[in-house]
Amino acid sequence: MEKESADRTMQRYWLFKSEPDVFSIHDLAASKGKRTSWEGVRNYQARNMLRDDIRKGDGVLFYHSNADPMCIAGTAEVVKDGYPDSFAWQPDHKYFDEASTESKPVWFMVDIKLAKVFSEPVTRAALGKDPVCSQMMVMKKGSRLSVQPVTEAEWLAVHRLAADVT
DNA sequence: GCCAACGTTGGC
DNA sequence: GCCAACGTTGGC
Repeated sequence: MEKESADRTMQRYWLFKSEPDVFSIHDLAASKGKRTSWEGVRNYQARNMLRDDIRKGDGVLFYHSNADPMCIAGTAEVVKDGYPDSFAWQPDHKYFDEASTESKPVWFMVDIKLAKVFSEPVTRAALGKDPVCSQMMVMKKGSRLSVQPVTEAEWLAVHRLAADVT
């Protein structure tokens, strides 16, 4: 199928944003099987990544936005490729969207599983001081995408920072 | 709480 | 198809 073909990008790392007041990495850790579906993304650019690019086995940086402090709190692994976001079909759900149907889904989600909770989160301030991490998409002013690509260099640099503070 | 950046909506 | 108005995001 197309999912295994050469048109799959080489992208293997991502950053997912979540407001910890809504769903934090600790909520993920407390979830059944430490897994969750990543529903509710309602932006077409992010949707395209969820549907087309993000694949089982990919790494995810779990970012806490609108938090004190803002940080990368840990990592997760994608455990299920993109599939239709069924929350969009539930009329009483906040993620309901009448434009999306089971036969013609508009929105997609993936499943992730907790990989690691950093013993010390990598704060936004720390990211800003690192020459590699300071260039991440999440650091750009006005970067509102809730799902973002991360380079391997950025992935490694974040892990180096996480190790530095232990 | 403020406000800049951004995406979406809707009148024309 | 343009673009102003509006709502949301999210850092500060």
